[in-house]
Amino acid sequence: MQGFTYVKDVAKVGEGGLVTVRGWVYRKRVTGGKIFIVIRDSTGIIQAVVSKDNEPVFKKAEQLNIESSLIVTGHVKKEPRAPGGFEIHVIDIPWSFVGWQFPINEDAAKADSEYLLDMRHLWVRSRMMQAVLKIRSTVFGAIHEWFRGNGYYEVQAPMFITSAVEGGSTLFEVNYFGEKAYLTQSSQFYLEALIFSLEKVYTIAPSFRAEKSRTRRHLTEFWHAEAEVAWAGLEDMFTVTENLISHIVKRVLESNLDDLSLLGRKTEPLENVKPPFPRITYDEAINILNKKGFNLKWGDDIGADEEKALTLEFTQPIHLHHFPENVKAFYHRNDPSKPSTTLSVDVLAPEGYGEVVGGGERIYDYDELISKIRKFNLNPEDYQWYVDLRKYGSVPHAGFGLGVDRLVMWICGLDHIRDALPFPRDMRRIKP
RNA sequence: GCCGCCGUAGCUCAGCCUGGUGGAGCGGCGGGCUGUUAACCCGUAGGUCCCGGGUUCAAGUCCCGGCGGCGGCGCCA
Repeated sequence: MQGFTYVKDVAKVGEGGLVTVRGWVYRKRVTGGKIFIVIRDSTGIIQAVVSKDNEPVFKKAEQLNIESSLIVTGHVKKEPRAPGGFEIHVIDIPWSFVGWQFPINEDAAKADSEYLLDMRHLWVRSRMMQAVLKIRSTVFGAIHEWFRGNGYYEVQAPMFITSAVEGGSTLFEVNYFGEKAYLTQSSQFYLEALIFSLEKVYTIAPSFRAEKSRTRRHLTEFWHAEAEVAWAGLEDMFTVTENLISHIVKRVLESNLDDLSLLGRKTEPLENVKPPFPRITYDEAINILNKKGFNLKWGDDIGADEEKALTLEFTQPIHLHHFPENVKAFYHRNDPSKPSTTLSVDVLAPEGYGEVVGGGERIYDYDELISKIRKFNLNPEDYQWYVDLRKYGSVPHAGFGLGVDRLVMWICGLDHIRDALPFPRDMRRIKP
């Protein structure tokens, strides 16, 4: 479309310029002889002024309500009283669509209520959601950019699967033409198959988990950025994840300062994010936490409270590695020099946000994998093709999964993961 | 699976403890105002007080049961 100006560009047109802007009514204030309409588009907000002297247009403007759509033509005026310093003196409203009464008002918006989740199809228009969605877009773009810039191939794995990656109890069952199938919990196993073809692969896809989790960090459908690398080990995962995350944060700081500011997000914690990240072993973490008053025994998992306390000790994301065998899934390779631990790593986001990445070395030896599966009381037959990979030219390899929604949540400084994506799915919500 | 909380106008909530004519703000509608900033001022409409039962002269309020919803833990990304 030609001849239209985005709101953010109106100021650039400058005093006296003629512009036509398309958008929606964000605020409307009527003061007798003048109507002030704050117009919102995808780029920002600007005030338009309609004077009563312009009778037919004034009548049209009177009809508009919140979130009505409109096109206005007018002259740009420098005006210190207007938000943003510029406003549009309206000559004409060549098109408008008067909406029904918009069901979201300031009270509801302030309350951060369940109502806003019911109204999510409309609430995505809010400036807060706009800011988050723009940052999210930067994040996804930066992930692709980093992987492609570092020699990875993007691959796609199926969403319909028949065997579990994580625990079987968290699978969503689907009726697949009369056969039992499930929605995937992770693309990891397929990525492991693909490294024998492409060596370095990544994917960004949804993962589904039927966890009955009612927390601010869990979704039943989340966006998972996963990578798998042949000939790689734990050390490589440290550098890959810290470089990837640093790159994403850098891109957001370059592209989304206005959005971060609108969200009230302080940028200092993000500016600290540079490789290398501190590396803490599980054993060290237990010591640090017990000194802080926790009472953890070796072999205990590090829970939400512990994770939070640990991240508050650092200003950077941290690498937490060498978890005990029993707290990590069967496919993690045990450390030959300390077999009770695994060559595993989690990345914990700072400021109490906690785990955003889980990964490490995978078992590449056939017999080792079979015995580990049995040790976890699982049936090797359920993992037939995954085990099969270890028969034909197996190689040491490592990989990880990044919870993109969790990363966005932390970067945006949000209280709840469901605000990190437009249409969240959790245990109790599948609409809108 | 475990712990805690809530249900009153379109929205956000007060009223419940200590039973006695259902309220406020925002939003809607009508009117006023020629520089508003979540505009303001005046007026006005709007209710299955979640449902059922009980106690009582009288229940939004007290008791019992049910339904619906929310927050957190565990698990994980």
